[in-house]
Amino acid sequence: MPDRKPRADAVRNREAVLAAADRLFARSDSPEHVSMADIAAEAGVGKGTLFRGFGDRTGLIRALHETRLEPIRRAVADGPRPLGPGTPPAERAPALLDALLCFKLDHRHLSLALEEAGSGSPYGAGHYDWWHGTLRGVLEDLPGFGDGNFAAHALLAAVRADLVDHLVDRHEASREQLRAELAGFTAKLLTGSYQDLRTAHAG
Amino acid sequence: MPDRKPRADAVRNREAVLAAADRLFARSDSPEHVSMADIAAEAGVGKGTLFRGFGDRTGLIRALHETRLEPIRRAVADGPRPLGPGTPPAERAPALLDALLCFKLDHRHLSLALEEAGSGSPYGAGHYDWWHGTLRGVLEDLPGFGDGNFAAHALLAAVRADLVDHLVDRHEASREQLRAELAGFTAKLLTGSYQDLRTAHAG
DNA sequence: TGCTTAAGCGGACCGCGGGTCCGTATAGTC
DNA sequence: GACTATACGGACCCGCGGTCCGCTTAAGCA
Repeated sequence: MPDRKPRADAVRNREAVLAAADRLFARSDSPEHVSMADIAAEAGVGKGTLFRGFGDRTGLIRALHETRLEPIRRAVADGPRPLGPGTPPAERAPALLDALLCFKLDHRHLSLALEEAGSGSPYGAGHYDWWHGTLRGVLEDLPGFGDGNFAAHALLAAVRADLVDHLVDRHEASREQLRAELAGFTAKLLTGSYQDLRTAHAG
Repeated sequence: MPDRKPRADAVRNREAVLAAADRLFARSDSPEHVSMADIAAEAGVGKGTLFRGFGDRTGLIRALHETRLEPIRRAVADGPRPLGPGTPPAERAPALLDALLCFKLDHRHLSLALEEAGSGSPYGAGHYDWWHGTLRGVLEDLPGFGDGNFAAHALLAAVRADLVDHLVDRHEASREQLRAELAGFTAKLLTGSYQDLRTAHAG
């Protein structure tokens, strides 16, 4: 056990910083207008505290994202239907995408911040590989679907934060419309190659 | 005619700057490592010239992108099969996506630069609306496909520069593999809802 | 409760990059 | 050759991410 337990004020400050960042991102029109100095000021701490606690801007955003995403991650990893592992794949794939879309809708600015933080792209932000691996596995459990690698990438791309943000901001779609359209798109894709097999498989 | 013709040296410098930027982006590992000062130096002009001629960094990248994309745009607007308007939609939609993918493969760093320049996202970069409108129209010409708005967004998201870059850089896919996978994905999507109608329509 | 000490704090400071400004140079015109 | 609008270019400014180090304080001990 190389890590000793941290001091109480450090823990308090860490929470304060995460809360402050969440508030500022939610309030701002664009995450790039939220500077590290802003977050420090909002949290009532010095800039040094931010960088000591999180390494750099990306680290802070990742940490914040992680805490918010955790519930969904657990629900997918060992939760009940329709997200959990016991769900038949034809039902689980759309459910995963819907959950992810809802998350991005509920945390638009945070997701936006995360995707533009990871050195210019969301790939390699850690959670991406997890989502991709999970979705890919589910797709490939669909009999007759074949290789799900690219399809998983493409489906995840369809719910990227900036696209979602664009559609919502331009009033091209409301929350429910978006969910319906994503579901429709997914269905169109999945009913292509294994349609007959699916009805026998899904409950 | 409010615009008077520009001075000869201005035209020369404009070309020099575009050429220099193209070279530097192609050479660099990441477009964000190419500074405006770098481009000015490579072109043999002062920084002021860059900003006078293109407004800001985004303007420069957009201008460069525009010139490179022009041939494809023309081919789609009034070229021969399979990109041109005379093509049946079931053939044209995959062709459009393939052309766009190839463009992003051939101009990876430029496309990457463009997508991260447009205030954090490719939406509103001008060309996006054109691609989306075109693709959407083609999809909706497919009998029985229904609303193509979201599907067009999703398909375009599947060929976003950073995703393409990610897949190529990680050696997850070669150029031809990627093209094949995109074609497969598109086919899977299109053969979902209008399969029987298509065979009667396509040549 | 007072002492010790190391973990933690915070804001002055740095380097870099986008964008501006203005004195200077020159293409175009008569 | 003279005159002017146009363009040039690099010194300069500013804001931001990230660092550094002298000061503060929580935690353990007697």
